[in-house]
Amino acid sequence: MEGKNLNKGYQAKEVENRWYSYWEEQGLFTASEESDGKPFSIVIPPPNVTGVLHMGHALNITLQDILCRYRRLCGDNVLWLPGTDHAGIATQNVVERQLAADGNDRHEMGRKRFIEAVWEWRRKYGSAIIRQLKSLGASCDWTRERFTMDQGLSRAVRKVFVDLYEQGLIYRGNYIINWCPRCSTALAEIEVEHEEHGGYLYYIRYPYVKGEGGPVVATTRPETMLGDTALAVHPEDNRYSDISADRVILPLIGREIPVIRDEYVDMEFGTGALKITPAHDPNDFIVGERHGLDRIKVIGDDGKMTAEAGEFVGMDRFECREAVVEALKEQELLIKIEDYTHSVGHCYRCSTIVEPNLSRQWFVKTEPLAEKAIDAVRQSQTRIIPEKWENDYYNWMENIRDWCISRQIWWGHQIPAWTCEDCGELIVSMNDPATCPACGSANLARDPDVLDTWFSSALWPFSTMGWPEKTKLLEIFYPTSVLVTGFDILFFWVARMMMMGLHFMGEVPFKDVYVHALVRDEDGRKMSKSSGNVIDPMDMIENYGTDSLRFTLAAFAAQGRDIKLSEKRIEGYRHFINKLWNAARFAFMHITEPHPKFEENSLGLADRWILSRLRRTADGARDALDNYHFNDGANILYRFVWHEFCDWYLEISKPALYGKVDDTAAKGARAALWRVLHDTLIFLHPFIPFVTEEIWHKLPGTKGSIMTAHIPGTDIAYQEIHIDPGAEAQMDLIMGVVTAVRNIRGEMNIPPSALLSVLVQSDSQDVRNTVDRHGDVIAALARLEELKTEKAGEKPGGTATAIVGDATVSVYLEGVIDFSKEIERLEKEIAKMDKELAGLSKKLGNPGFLAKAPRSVVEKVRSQYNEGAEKIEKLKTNRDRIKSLESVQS
RNA sequence: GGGCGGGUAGCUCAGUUGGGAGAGCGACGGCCUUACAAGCCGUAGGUCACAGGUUCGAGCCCUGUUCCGCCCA
Repeated sequence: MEGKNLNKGYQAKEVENRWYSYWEEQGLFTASEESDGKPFSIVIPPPNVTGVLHMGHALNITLQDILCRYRRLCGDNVLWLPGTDHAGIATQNVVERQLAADGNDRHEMGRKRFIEAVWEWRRKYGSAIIRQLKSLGASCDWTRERFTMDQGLSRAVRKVFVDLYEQGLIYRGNYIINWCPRCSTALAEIEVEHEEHGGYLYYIRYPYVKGEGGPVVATTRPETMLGDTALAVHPEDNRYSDISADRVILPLIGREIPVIRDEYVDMEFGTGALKITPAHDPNDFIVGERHGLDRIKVIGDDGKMTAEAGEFVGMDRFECREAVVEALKEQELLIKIEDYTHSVGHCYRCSTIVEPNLSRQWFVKTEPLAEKAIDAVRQSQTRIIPEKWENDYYNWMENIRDWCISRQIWWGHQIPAWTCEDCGELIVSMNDPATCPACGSANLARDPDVLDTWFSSALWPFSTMGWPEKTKLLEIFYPTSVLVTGFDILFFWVARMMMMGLHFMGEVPFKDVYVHALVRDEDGRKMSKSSGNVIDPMDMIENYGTDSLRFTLAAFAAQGRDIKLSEKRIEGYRHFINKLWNAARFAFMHITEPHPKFEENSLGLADRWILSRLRRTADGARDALDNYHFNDGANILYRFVWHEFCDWYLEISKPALYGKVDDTAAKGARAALWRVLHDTLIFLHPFIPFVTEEIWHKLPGTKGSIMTAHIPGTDIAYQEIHIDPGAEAQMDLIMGVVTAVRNIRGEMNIPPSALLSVLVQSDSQDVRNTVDRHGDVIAALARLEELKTEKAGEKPGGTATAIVGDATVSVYLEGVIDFSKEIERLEKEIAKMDKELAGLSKKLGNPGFLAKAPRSVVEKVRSQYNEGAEKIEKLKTNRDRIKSLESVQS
């Protein structure tokens, strides 16, 4: 008996170390290009190559792994395609910092050597996160691992760029973009995080060129005034309708600028007059374009003031703000300063305040792409789950702005564009051009910029499968079945994959998008290094085991709600793993032959009951997993294993298993035990792969990995297991009697060691038969020395009583009964029933209810009332009897 | 300012077309009963945020109020 070798407590670490490499060696994660199984595919949201695994990844990976393992057990041909992205800005920052520590600077090294250094860094550290994914148990197809900077993917990126350019969907131009002075690169709109800042609103007077005074404008960023090229008021603002002069003098600079009238101006805000800085504000840029205004750039890409800023040249932008305010004060042009809270943009990579800046960049014209992406969701070619995210998706897509894709860094896909230094021709090409097609010059300069990392990530679902080649992989697995991701990258990534997938593949990239929650700390705060509240998944794996962590995450992964995680919860679910382990340990003491055959007539009541419950659990678990209700699936299984299988079934079947009944009973119990454990392991495997694999290998009659098993419901054996309402009803009675006795024992302070005598009275022959036939079970569980049944009639004295269905359960407490305690107990029960009955009787006394409610509901309430009334009658009779006994005794 | 989500037991949360308020953890009481003390048995605890409305009937649908969180501008 192998079971004897199982440790008393489950040792997660020791077990987990063994199985992952076994699975990999057996090739169980590898998708097949020949299989006729139903394809099921997921592409992993590629973690940042500089990243370390955090709880968000752990959740994301766990959910994907649950789906993939579940689908494999269903017989599907599963491809879970893993990889990492090159994280342009983040990686460059990391490597630059490291070089700086050694006293090196990328500008001194030059581009080529720097890129080599990044590759070197990736070789050294880039696989850290992959190792962590593996320790989570992720069943990815590592033979197909991809990296966004790989040759194949780079080719896809280049082709997409060239195609979009030729189709007029990529253009280059001078616009206001968000500039991060620290990363010294442009950012897309979405890469800017807005935060409320306490600042000031400065009121500045712009004197008229002719005459006294001048309009006052309010601004939060006085330093940008140096680049003002107009002052704007609303055309209908009569405060300014009588302005005779149409020109004002820009203070500090002395430039004459026009007063323009534009409906963009908000009359309610400040003084109703607005300074216009086309080179440093996106809205001003548009106004400026409308009025043909100059664009004067006063803040440089390094965050310092340019020569256009006059005396302020070379100053840092924030220093300059102070200096401008001082200078205005001196000239008495600063009217007042008010406290003002406004939102300020920060770089999502380094948190530096971004600068809206005029700059020449490459853009994707998103509108035509977005239209198709919107339609695809509207027509349910892609479902977003939970559905509420669809609104956010539409909202973002409908208000999408052109996507700035060029970045002024070195690490990434360099833009395949060249400018002829002789004739100025712009060349965009799949192959590096040698000469200018316009003038034949060989004097070509390649655009130094690289593409936004998200540009390559947007192609991930098809570039990873070999596009632009027509591969078998694409044919089988595209569109992917589902994308599992957090909502934080819904726009960054999901929306863009939708656009690119539809445009280049003509098909959506995924049929479902499952958007999961954010993992927060136990107080609901975002986990962050700075607040010191991160729970490191690797620590949790070390301390509690991977299965515990996974099960915890799954059990809390309710749709649409964030997960508040604490170490205590993980510790709690470790108990479940241990419980399962010990149940298996027990089972192995009794299961000695492989796959005991079912013989319907050898099955006892408890066997039929647990199989019936198994069937319900199986149906529930399948339904939950089919619909991304991970928490339901986990909880259904948890409850079944612990509270039905362990708490009741194992206890009930002990006499049979220990051979205290007869051979038939033992045989039936062994068959049921084997089947329940076998099926439960399969259902639990997607959630807790390690412990289930370990137990599986010890379970007689199994071959190979549990990963190759078939989930019950897809094979014939499942038909053996059916819902048995009769068995469930009988077990309800038996469990009711046991619970009633235990309750009395507890409330009356009778030690568990004391054996009791019980009388069950009922007018129902069925009830008496059931109790008689399973008296040994009841006696064992309730610790009885005697159990009798009889027709309802005179109640014996000196007993404590409880009502179970239509039966009265009397526990003999001759001599030891505490009358007042028993009366108190019954009164409590009566009060509880009274409350319940009151509600029911109110319903039945309502003519509207009787007339309008469905008949089935009325019938249900009526029978509930009758049962309740009967029960309360019995309780009262018993109470009165005890009362009279009490008075006799005293 | 616009949009979305949430407020259910001490804590964390389920509650899927409106029909007798649930779980886990914690608390309390009792148990070393031969798989498991990482365990077993039992008990207590809720005006379902507040105010209206629809309905025979509302935790669930509608309106308003309030508090918290998120996204967008």
